[in-house]
Amino acid sequence: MNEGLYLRNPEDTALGRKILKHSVELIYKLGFEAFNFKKLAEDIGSTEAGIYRYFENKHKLLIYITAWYFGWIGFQIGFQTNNIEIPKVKLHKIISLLSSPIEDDKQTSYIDESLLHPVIVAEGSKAYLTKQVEENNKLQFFQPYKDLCTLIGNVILEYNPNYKFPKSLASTIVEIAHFQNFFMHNLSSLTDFSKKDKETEIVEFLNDLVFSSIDKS
Amino acid sequence: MNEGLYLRNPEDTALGRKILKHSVELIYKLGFEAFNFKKLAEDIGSTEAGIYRYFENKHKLLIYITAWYFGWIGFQIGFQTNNIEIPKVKLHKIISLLSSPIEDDKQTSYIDESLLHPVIVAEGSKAYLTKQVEENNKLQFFQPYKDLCTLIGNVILEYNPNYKFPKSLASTIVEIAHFQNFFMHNLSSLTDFSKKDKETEIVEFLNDLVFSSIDKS
DNA sequence: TTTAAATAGAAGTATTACTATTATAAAAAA
DNA sequence: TTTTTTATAATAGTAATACTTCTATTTAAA
Repeated sequence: MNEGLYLRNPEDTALGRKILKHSVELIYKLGFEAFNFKKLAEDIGSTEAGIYRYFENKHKLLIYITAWYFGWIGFQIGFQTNNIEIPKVKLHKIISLLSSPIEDDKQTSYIDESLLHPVIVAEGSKAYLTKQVEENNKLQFFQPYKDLCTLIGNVILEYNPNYKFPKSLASTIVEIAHFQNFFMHNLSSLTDFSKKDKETEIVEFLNDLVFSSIDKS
Repeated sequence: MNEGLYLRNPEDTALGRKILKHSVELIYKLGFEAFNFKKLAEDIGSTEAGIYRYFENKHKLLIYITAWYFGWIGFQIGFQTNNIEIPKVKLHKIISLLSSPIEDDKQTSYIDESLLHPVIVAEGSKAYLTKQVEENNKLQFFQPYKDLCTLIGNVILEYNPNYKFPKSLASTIVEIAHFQNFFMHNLSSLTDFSKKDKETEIVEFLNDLVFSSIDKS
């Protein structure tokens, strides 16, 4: 994790890991706007000042969580496509991992990925939709997101070296996987999917969209 | 405009129109997080309390501005595709209108559309990415966005009645037009476009993406 | 066992979000 | 033209949020 994101590494201490765990839970519960360090401290059984020793402010914490998510998803993709040779199958796997609510990874006891996914879906874009993007980008706060898109872009080029927009298609896959999920749950008239269809429908839509364009070119 | 969005109709009075004009300018300049009613009041030469007579809070104002944008874009699309019969040409026009920075519409003296577009690109999603989406949706605050997507979805079905995901593709077009614009200006490694290419490249990408999938099905 | 580091507890400041009150100016009605 | 209504500006104030500082206490490392 990028050191500029925190004041003291939260993964190093029990309190730090509690901050990560409970912030995901509390953002999930309250939404990012209503979430604050006072409520987080109460939830943890610690103090506001204690949390400020780890994170400068709640926005840095959101960027941290987002970066953590993309790092973790990147790892999952690397792991689960490790022995896959065929780019088409790889892309299918990637789309599926980005679209589906994720089961809790027992390896990371301090973050519940099944809550992290909806949190990223609803709040993730707020990490970079700010006036400080450029500055934060220079500090490489969005590196895990960018690395993931580079990886996806490379798989796209493996599949079809002539496709003209690999980077844009990569970021489109990530954003649309998340946005269609949000729409499905909250603004259903903006999608063709119902909640009970679950995320398999989003996967179908994205596969259709992606392979139509990269098959053609 | 939906009456639930304001306390007093801002289009009716000089102060109200000033609020709209200056809020777009100030959100453009400061970003939505740093924007507040105190700064807006100073900018206008009025008072905080004066603005609260029009809008309950800054989030309602953001929803108002977003709804205004989608209403206006919907009108522009209706107007500019009015005499176009061929769905393909219509879709091209829609994609182009959503992707490109818009020239100031002289008809609406109180809002500068050339500033409104970047404001919506950077802040628009925050209007619905909240815990109150469902509630706000019930009050039909997002109707203009939904109407626009319905319109686009219908053009897609006109073009190809067999295409399976018209609604999702419609919202994808809108979101991606905006997000690729944001990435191009702020996180350029997530796109294949450079700032100097301008938005014609986004149009090319979206046309390729959209027509590949709806041609195929 | 000593020392250093981390935490809880408490208090305090600056800013933000929002409300209430009153005086005045402008517009509409009489 | 005068009266009445309505909108606005000016001022003040409250509650919550964001963030800081200090100290006593606990925990962990040397």
